[in-house]
Parts: sequence; C-alpha cells; structure tokens
Amino acid sequence: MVSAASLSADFVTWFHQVGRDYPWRRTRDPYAILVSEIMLQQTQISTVLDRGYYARWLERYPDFATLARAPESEVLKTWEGLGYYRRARNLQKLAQVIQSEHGGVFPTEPAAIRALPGIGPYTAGAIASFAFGLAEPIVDGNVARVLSRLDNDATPVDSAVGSKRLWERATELVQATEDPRALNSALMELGQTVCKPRQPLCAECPVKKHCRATEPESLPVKGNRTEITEVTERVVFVQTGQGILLEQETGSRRTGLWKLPALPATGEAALPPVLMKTSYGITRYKVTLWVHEAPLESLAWPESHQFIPLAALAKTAMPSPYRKALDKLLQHAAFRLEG
DNA sequence: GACTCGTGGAG
DNA sequence: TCTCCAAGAGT
Repeated sequence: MVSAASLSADFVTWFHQVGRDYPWRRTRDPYAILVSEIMLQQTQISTVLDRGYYARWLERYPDFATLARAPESEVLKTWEGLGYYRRARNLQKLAQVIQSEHGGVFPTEPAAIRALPGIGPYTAGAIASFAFGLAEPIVDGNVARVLSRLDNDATPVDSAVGSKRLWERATELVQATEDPRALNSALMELGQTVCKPRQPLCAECPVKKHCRATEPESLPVKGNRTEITEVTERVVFVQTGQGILLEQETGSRRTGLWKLPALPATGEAALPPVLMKTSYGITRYKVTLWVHEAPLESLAWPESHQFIPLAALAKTAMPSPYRKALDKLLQHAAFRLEG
C-alpha cells in the first residue's frame, strides 16, 4: 500500500493544475453548493449547466429563506425535466428545516448536515469539504471507480464490504492532505476525465505510479442489475373549453406532479380510439404509453382530476413523458383547427 | 439489503 | 435498438 500522503499530494497537485471551472467551485456558499450537489445526483453536469437548471434555480431561489417560502408547485415546475422529483421536495423541506431549527444558518457539524432531508453520506461529505474545507470523505460513482482501480479491488462496490472499504480509503486520503476540498474534487474529476468507465486514459493519469489495476476496464465490479419489465400504460386526452384534463399524482413517488389521466377501466367494452403511441423508460420499466380519446360515458372525473387552462399548462409541473406527449397532441389539435 | 425513484446522452 | 451510466437517497 502506497503512502496515503504521497497519493493525496499527487491528486491535489494535479487538480490545482487542470481542475475544471464550475460555478459551484467559485463559491463557498453552502446553499449554492448544496443546490449543485442535489441537482447533480445521478445527473450529468451538462444537463444541469447547459439546460440552465442551476442558474435558473439560484436566480429564482437565491437562498434558504426564499426557497423555504416558495409554493411547492412552483418548485416542482422549476425542477421539471431533471427527474427524481423527491430531490426537489426534500430540498425545499431542508430549507424549511434550516429556517425553523437552525435559525436560518446552515450547520457545519457533519452529523448535523447528514441529518438533513435529502442529504446522505455522499452529499454530507461534499458540503462539509467543499463549503467548509473539512476533512470529510466522499464516495460517489467516480470515486468508487477510481479507488477500486487504484487498489485493484474487485469487491463489488455496491456490497456492504465494498462500500465500507471505499469509505475507509476515501477517509484515509482526505485526512492525509491539508486541502480536503481539492482532494475530494480531484477524486471526482479524475473519474470524469481520465479514469473513465470505458477506455480509461491511463497514459495521462497523474497517479498511475500508485495504481495497481491490471485490467482497469473490468473495474469496478457491480452487482446484478434488475431486469427490465415491459408494461402498458393507457391515458386519455380530454380537451374542452375549460382546458386540458390532468390528474395530480398523490402517491409516494411523483407526488404533486400532473399527468394525463389514466384511462378508466372499460370492462368488456372496446378501448376508445388511439390518438398516439409512444414509449419511455422509468427505473426498471419500459413503458408503452397509449393516449386514447376519452370514453363517452366517463363524464364524472375524480377530485384528483382538473381541467387546466391552456395558458396555465406552462406553469404546471409534469414528468417528461407526459409533457412531450401533451405537446405533440396540442400541436396536432392546433393543426386540425387551422385545417 | 433489496427496491424504488427520471432523464438524456454516449457507445 | 439496447445497454450503461451520471456529484445518491429514502424506505
């Protein structure tokens, strides 16, 4: 095992030379850093930056106080298209907890950070090190790949043993430097730009003299993936003078978001005519989405359903598949009116 | 510990 | 078209 101090020093030196310039690296405001960390969970940097989510969010909600008192419907709308909508709800809940339980000031104690809603071990370490410069470890997908290759460790990274090992190694490294911020940033940055999942650029790796990987492409080892299940979803498109009929989700998942209403059970009757068919993936499902005309007999809709005026659709938060389908349906409707 | 939660891009 | 994956967390 190579000296952690030597390895950490090489990481830090490299990062100071070639580290990328991101908006969240220009600030030490825990709020701005927190927003970036939550948005970037399981989400690519280009999505967050190039599609304007980060700038838009900070402009609309510049601090915890503003976010805490915003309408949840508006918060979800600002998040629309990023997915994992629980992140947005938890982020607002966190802002409210900061106001009510922390006097409006973000805590600096790692344990207190970890206790906030939506903040797990990775994000807690990220805030502690990036915002406050504390020697707290982080392990994300990048770090797991980098460390498992450095140590040539084929223990599945998503197993209990593998995870424990990674966090211990990350802790060892971050405690062996005077610059935890740069060390943690370097671990992730190396995973992004050099120690990539496919075709790692070992020739230009700044820590290759420490690396024991004999076949880096085969690492990290991950557990079996769950099988994809095909399902059919049938919804209806109903437009009246009052607008478009939408259904608000109330379950534990996409709570608060609106969607095209599910087609009521038709029993033995034939399905209403099909307006369009599309397909989308969500978690372990491959969904074939059929949009039907409304069945004639269904005039009474549940209270979870509302007619949304056309002018209000742009302020209504919808998951991407329904948003896209609705856009297409409205284009066709407009075309029919013109023709 | 196994499941669940979105979406868009790369190869 | 299909698979993998991208700054994970909650239950």
